[in-house]
Amino acid sequence: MRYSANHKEETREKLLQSSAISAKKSGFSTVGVDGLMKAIGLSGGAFYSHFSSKDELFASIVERELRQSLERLGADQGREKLERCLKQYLSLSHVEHAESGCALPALGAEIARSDMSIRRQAEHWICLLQESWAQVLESESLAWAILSQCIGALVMARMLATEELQRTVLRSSYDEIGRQIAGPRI
Amino acid sequence: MRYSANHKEETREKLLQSSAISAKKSGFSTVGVDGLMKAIGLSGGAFYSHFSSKDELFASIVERELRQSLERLGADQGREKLERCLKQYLSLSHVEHAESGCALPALGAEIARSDMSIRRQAEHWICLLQESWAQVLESESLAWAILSQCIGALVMARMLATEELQRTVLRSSYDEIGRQIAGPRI
DNA sequence: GTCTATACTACGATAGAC
DNA sequence: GTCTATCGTAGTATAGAC
Repeated sequence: MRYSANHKEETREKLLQSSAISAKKSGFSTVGVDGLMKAIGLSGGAFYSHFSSKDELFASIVERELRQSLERLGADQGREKLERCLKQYLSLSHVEHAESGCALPALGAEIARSDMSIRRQAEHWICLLQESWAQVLESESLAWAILSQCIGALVMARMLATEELQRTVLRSSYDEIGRQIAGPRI
Repeated sequence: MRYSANHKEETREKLLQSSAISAKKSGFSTVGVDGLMKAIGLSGGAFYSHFSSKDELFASIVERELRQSLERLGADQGREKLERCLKQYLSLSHVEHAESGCALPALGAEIARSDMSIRRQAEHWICLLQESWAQVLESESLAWAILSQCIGALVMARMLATEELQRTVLRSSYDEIGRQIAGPRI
């Protein structure tokens, strides 16, 4: 072969990373194969040496993103880590930079509309994340509720037009989650 | 004119309703003008007698949907109404029928990527909704947090592959919101 | 593995007949 | 207001040269 042994792997990885950014920023369905390849300096035709279809790329993006989310947000290291994660997740910077943020608020609706195999992948990683939080919070229910609230707060904040209101939404969720964690459990 | 006085208005209304269903089900960007018009029995070319562009249609859909959401979810009638809304919102039926459900979980990411004028529209109606809930809950912060959690729970549940897990997510948010409402406020 | 070229379909939008 | 026809572009995917 005219290319080094791991050249393909490197190109594939670059494509995955670049495409994930484009998808989270502009939506996966709105960016074309040609644009995705041009973004890493290649032509559209070369795409199919790495993925058999655009949908297969999406499946790989989802898997890669959610595995990264688990690494970043997994709260195994205890309650301090969890609170740091919450602060970072519910930050204005996260609202404004969807391209480098969590895939769940940015691609949630598109994942929901995907076929079963992608949703199974998503479920796998989401469950690991929930279990990790449930261990720290000592509540399955609270872990699901807080995860949902974090996603919702970002979707909500990103819809709003004014930065002050975005801050209010983020702060509200952060404060109320704080009360839920601190408050007495039944 | 060859058509009755309110024929245009009726057609426009039919188009808005049908397009909102398509958008919530499949995403607005993935459905074409031709498909939207065929869905109400008209040809693609007739679209531009009602809207000057596809984006203008999206703006009208967002306004219409969020006005309806305020009508349905506005909690002015007191705490009982709010609890009924929560039960209905956080139901499996709502998860499974995005096309007839709330636009915020289904179109949130696309609204977030829209231009400022659409986000201002969204902000307007979302604020009215939040104010309505804040009045009943007697807390601005809790109103924002619960609204966010409802949206997030639906995005989350719709990503999951198994119905049982979807139920768990919905039930968790419902239960935790119940505790937040019942619990002592600082 | 990547390139150019291309087939085929779909898109948003416009023009002119009725 | 709606139709058919069409323009120009962009989409996914494939074929063959290098």
